[in-house]
Amino acid sequence: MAEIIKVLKGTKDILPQEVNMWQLLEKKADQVFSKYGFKEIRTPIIEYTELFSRGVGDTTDIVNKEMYTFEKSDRSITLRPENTAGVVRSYIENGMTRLPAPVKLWYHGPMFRYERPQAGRQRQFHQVGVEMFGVKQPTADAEVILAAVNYLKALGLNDLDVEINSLGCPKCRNEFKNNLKEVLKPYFDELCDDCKNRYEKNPLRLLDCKIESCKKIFEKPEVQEVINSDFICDECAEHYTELKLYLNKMGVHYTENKLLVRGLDYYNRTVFEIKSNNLGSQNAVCGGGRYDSLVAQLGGEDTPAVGFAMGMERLISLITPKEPKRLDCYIVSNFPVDAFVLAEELRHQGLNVEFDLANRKFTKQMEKASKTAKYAFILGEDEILKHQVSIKNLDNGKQITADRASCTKMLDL
RNA sequence: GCGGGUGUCGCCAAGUGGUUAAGGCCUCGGAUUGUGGUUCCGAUAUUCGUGGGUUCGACCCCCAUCACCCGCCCCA
Repeated sequence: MAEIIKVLKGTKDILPQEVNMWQLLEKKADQVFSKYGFKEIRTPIIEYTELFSRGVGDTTDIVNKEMYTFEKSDRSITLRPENTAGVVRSYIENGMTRLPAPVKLWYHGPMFRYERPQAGRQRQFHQVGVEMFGVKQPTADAEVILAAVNYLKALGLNDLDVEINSLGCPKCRNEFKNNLKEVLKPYFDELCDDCKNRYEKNPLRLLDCKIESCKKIFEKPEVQEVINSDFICDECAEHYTELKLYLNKMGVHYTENKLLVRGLDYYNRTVFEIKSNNLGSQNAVCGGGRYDSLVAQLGGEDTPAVGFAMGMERLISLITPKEPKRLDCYIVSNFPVDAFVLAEELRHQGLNVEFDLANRKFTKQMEKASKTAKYAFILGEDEILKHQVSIKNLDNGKQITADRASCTKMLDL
């Protein structure tokens, strides 16, 4: 036998028995996001590499070491590692800046990151998300968060933790970064290697280090003072306060997490995450925030925006699986031509129908029917002559004989 | 990139140095040649991820290699 070819590391087949879960996620997304006026958009899976290095930020790990990039006709092309940059590109390119604000878009689809796979993390994974353009007021942030929460509720996920924080604007955030670096400077040598790295690259990330020795340093009074200082400027603070007001009013339960920092460069002001404690260490199902400078950064008119993305695999692992659909009827007959004709008749009437293509024994066909269908349609010599069909309810064993023309009316489907 | 774990049939597994590698599920066939889902009988791994080595003898011990899983980093 020839050698078996296997799926790539970090990729997975979505098999027939789980496809209905994916369809559910997509259907609910359409239902819920439509209520908020979001329209679905589908952008290409490949984009120019520059879109991500400029959009997501080339200091991020995602762009730095996790992209699937290849050259074609002298252009560098990348499999999208996330979809905000792509949606923003499309927004600009298709002149959506001229559409009346807000422009609300949602999407779902595969993303690609070259990482070591583990629980809740694959190299090809799927995200569903929304992006809203053109509103700087915190109502937009609140509506986006509400859409996320209600989507999760629609999936039966009620008990997830919503965490929010404000990163401020670039100006006040930089001030905070500098203060933080300043106060930690004396302890630099005591930090773990990861933290030393973060100290330079992204000081905000320092704060959620899990190493005890680092935690101890962060607990020192002078460090705590900086962490807890309301570094954000008046405008940012007002935005944040208003957001919380809306969330309270809408009954969204959230916790404020000063240590919540998102990894992508483009976020400012509002950031949020929704977490579950049933997911192992990759516990975030949803991450998002405001990115007011991204549209301009990618060459569009200065446009405020806010959005989120959810990991669909992570969602699915939290949802209780649905029973697969049963066939409406299975035709049991030793007359394949007549069985085939009847099957087509019934299919045209909207039923899901199968019959035995291999013409096996009657009892085998019956067995197959009972395992896969609600009704067995029995088509023997008598029935064919009288233009009838015997219908057996496989749950209760009751059987009737009916005219072919009206037989489906006898069903209670 | 770093750390830990696991690989025996399509799936779940027992076996941890001694002739033919348990068992269960699924699949297929038969009992039952026009009435199932229950039951009963039968079939399906010359081979234990792969390649070497040790041994009279290896699924079992050693080395290497590959694959997958879990954790760190990072993220959804």
